[in-house]
Amino acid sequence: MPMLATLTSRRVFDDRWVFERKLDGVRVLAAFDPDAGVRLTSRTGRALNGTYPEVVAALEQQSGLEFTVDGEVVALEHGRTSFELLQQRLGLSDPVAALATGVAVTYYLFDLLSLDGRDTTGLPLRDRKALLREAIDFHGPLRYTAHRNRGGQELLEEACGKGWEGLIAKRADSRYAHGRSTDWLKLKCSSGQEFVVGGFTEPAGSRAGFGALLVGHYQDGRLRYAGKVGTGYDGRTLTELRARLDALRQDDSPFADRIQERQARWVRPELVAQVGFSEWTRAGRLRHPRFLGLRDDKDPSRVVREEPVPGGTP
DNA sequence: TTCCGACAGTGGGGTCGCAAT
DNA sequence: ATTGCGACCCCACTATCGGAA
Repeated sequence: MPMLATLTSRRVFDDRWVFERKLDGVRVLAAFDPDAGVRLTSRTGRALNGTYPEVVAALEQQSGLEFTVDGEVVALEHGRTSFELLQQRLGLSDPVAALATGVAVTYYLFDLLSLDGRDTTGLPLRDRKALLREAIDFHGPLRYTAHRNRGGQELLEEACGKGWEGLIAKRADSRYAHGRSTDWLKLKCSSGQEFVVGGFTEPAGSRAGFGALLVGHYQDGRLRYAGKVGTGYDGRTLTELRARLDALRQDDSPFADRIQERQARWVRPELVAQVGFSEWTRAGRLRHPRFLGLRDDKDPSRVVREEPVPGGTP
């Protein structure tokens, strides 16, 4: 289990923290043993050698010393990490099929867990990074993850302006801990806008009120579907909003797009919700959507897709 | 007493693989 | 051939509970 960062809204840091680019890919631990060779594993412990054969090959060409490293496998597109592009390789376990996708991957290394048979997880982060930089010959798909020693609000704004996903702040003197830790903090760039509520889904299990809102925006006079928003509500909001939705029920979908959703309930498109999300997908859906509140001050017919400033806001 | 961390439970987009239709 | 579903990846968020502060 790798060390995991905790999401935070904190933006003020002193010089005991270092900052790395937040990479939008998949977490991969890599172990090399002169006898057993390279072993790539996912966050949940699954074997990934067949998925990223070029990474295995590059790690096999190292000095011959035992090592365990931690990093993120990403697919780069115009200098930005693209999770959607990487997804074409995620489920593949056959190395031939993986390479045949044509999706090139890069393995950004940012930590060292062992070297030459010695456990390095008890060393401070700066020391581990220094050892990592010397131990690995960074070539081909292998890259060292740069970090900066100062940061906070300004650095995050800079990162978001470049279209990055955000930053990871790490305690410079912390040791490597397996699992979730507050010594590593996730600072995300995010965006949000208003959407028209055109329907909802029924709740499941112990859920009250409804499952998710079906939301959209207008384009050329038609209501285009943008996806479901199923989190961000407290119990009271779920029940109160359900009552308002029931009062707006209608038989037909208000959306211009066909929606693959059995059991969808439709409403007159009169409610406007503020929704936070990380980005638009290629299919025009919201990634990582969450409900932020209703906007009673907004005319639903004026809700359109906003093409925001590059990178959004921190 | 209050706060924090960990966990369970609900919800999202997207892809692959396989079974059912 | 198409559809549905679960398993993985990436996640956000709320509610709850027990222990730390």
